[in-house]
Amino acid sequence: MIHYEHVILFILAKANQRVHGIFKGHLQPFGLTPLQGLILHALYEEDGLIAGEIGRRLQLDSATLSGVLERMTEAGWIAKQADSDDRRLVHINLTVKALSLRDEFLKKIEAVNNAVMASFRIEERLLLERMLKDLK
Amino acid sequence: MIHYEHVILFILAKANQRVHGIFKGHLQPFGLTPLQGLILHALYEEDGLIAGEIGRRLQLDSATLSGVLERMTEAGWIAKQADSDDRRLVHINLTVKALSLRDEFLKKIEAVNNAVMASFRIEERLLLERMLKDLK
DNA sequence: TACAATTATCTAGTATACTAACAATTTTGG
DNA sequence: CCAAAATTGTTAGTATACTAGATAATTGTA
Repeated sequence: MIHYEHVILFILAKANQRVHGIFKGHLQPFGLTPLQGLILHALYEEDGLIAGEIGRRLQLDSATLSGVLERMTEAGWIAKQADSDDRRLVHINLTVKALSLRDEFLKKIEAVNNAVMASFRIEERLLLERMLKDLK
Repeated sequence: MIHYEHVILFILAKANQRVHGIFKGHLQPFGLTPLQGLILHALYEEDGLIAGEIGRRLQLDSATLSGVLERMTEAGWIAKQADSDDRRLVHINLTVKALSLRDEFLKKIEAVNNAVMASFRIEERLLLERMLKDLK
């Protein structure tokens, strides 16, 4: 019979736990949680996204997103603005605070990512990425 | 600058989300959550473990473990028993219900694991396991 | 136009996971 | 021997993540 240490559920959950914890530690000085960091990252790539579009790109449940966006608004990273044509839509805009920390944030993310992936060469990193996407 | 799609935090979290969801679906008929399944799995390998030892083996926080063990007790999978020598210790014993479902459970876990890993050969599975353990 | 179907977002409730603080017990060191 | 330290486990509070369902706005159709 298979041992729990070799069940992908376990292996993956623990790897995720570790990596999440590492990013958590490095994002704490910004006052950001890892998920908030990812949302910020997506908005740095394209400001003013609709809430639902952020959810699609980051594969986030709408229920999860609501709470995170609310906390990021309170923390002064983003501001919500209703769309003038379709008032169901909520645009998420970066604040001046967020824009001023853009370079520092992106540099930090890249550094942490490199640290976590330090033991792998470029080809191995791509292989890992491909394998993780093939899990389903 | 790095894109969020290539940040290991994102890739790993989404792979974990998918695999967690798959196991969740297949364990639902048992009335088990994925984490409860892992704890049960560990107890099938060694019954009567101390709560703290389960936490060490599964790398679980004691706070997380307390709640899960309480729910598993309520659901009739386990029973707690204080150690007679050291009353701080709590032994976790499997119930008759748990023992009677052992084979069915383990067979299901192995099948789901194989399904999730279906696109990989044995060497690739070992490689993925090694890479995930090297993330730190 | 009226009304049903669709879409976008949010709320409520449950389950991990963490930090911090606490209670109970046992061990240790003077 | 006994006070301080260490260990085990629990509780409280916060942040994802899911399901289910509610709400509000828009679109499609008869």
